[in-house]
Amino acid sequence: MTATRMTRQRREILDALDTRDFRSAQSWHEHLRSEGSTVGLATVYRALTALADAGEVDSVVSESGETLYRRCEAGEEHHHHLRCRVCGRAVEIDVPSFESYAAAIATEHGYAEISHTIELTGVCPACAARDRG
Amino acid sequence: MTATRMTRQRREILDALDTRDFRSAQSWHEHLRSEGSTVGLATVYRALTALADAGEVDSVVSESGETLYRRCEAGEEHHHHLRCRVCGRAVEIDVPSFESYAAAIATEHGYAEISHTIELTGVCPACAARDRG
DNA sequence: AGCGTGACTGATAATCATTGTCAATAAGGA
DNA sequence: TCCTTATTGACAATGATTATCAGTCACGCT
Repeated sequence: MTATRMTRQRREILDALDTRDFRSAQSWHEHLRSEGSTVGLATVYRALTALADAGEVDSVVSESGETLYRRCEAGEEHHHHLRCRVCGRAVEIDVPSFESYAAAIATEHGYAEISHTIELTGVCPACAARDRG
Repeated sequence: MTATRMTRQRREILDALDTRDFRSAQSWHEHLRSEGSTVGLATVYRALTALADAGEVDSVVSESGETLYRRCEAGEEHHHHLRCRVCGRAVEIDVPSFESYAAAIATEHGYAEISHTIELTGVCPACAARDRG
């Protein structure tokens, strides 16, 4: 009968996540601190992994092995991103017919419990301009 | 004028890599040791990252953030995998028309220097059978 | 074949992200 | 308000990867 409690920290984290950028747990933590919050790093990690498990945030593993988080659109079941390698800004993209394609390939090879990852990364217009600046 | 030198260690690593499985650097190191090699862990890491940079091995980042390596087919430019989450066994798959699709999406959003990742993971027939056994 | 130089190696320390620990705190139902 | 216990936060611990650095050896040159 133990529900999850809505604490000040969780509220803060949920609020902070209300953006369009992918950031690491550490980065979200810094961000929260800079806004005056006093949340601990471990708490941020715990909250983010819990939210990711619950499907409330998207998480991707970057090329360097860090896990990046971002709040995702409510109700969306499964989707993919075009993410900026520099600032983390991401847009959701549509990959038509990939689900069925993946399922077909999987059965063809006898693999079960299939899941897939599609990530496009690049440099967004703003960061490209900053580079040249 | 400093070319890369072909040392005993590198030969051993190249030889060991001649399989179809994705394994972490640590796992390859263990494997080499169990075969009687005396290579150091750091050397395995260095060789694998160098080979990955040179495009001679495939590398993917697993869900847990580990980097996994596997020798890739000579001459293949870019490809994707259906990989077993349990044993690492992988088959190369073909994702028709994805390259051009990725490029289109990228320009549509103004992103530059696009790269993409597509990974299918599942449980291979052998591991599924072992689970049930 | 013998030399010399600098790339390579391996043991180990250092780093970085993430998770575990545990006493103190505070949600939220009674 | 009171009690139970989920949650927190400071810090230690872990696990993967990278940096250090003195010793080694590949290999072009003579």
